[in-house]
Amino acid sequence: MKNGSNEGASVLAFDRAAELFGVLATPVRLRIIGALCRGEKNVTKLLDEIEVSQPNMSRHLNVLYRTGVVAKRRSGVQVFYRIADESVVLVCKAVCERIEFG
Amino acid sequence: MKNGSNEGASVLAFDRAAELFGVLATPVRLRIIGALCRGEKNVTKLLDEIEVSQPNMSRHLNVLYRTGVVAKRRSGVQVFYRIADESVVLVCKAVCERIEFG
DNA sequence: TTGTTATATTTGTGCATCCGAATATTTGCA
DNA sequence: TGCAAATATTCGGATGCACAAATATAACAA
Repeated sequence: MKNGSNEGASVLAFDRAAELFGVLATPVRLRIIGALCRGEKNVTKLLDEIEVSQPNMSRHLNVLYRTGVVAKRRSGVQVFYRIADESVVLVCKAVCERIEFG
Repeated sequence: MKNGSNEGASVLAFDRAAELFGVLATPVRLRIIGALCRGEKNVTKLLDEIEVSQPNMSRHLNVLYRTGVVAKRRSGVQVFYRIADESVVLVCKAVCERIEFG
């Protein structure tokens, strides 16, 4: 092949898209995104809603933060997370609904 | 937690969505999907467009086939693959475009 | 049957990732 | 300063995935 039929999406776009899909390829992270759709929450609250250990929650939140899916805000001892990229939420909703009614 | 705030998406939906996202988390598979958007193609044609070894191509195609993303049809010695789930294509396009203009 | 082209499968390996357990850091308060 | 709660990080092991290389299967033609 070697180029020629590269309409629309660049090579880099595929890499970055795959990276984002990889971030979404974990049930726990999808649950976190789902929980944050209903408003900003601190870690303890998320731990209360989602069954996962505290270190794991912290790790998953960090992955979502580094990839720009969520944002965070410190308030005293607590750290509040919120959705930072609504388009990712739309993609998640689309896929989850597709599966619900598939 | 233990249930209580499970609006909208069931636990299984998250698992299945994560599984689908995992299938899409590989640049090569995204390229295959992109190539098949422009019409049904046999393996040799795909190998001509996408830089990947033949055994790997076969393996990726099998993953896409098992998860229902693509369908296949045998014609003599050749096997033609095509998109079987358009909604997956929409998700890929949405994400790739989001990245292009992000 | 033999050969040839097209496609699939197996095997082994390196690498990334997910997790549990333990520990560290940060912040506020007494 | 010393303590407690909230959150983050490190470490080790286990599992899975993507790849290359080699081999196997399928379909057809001569």
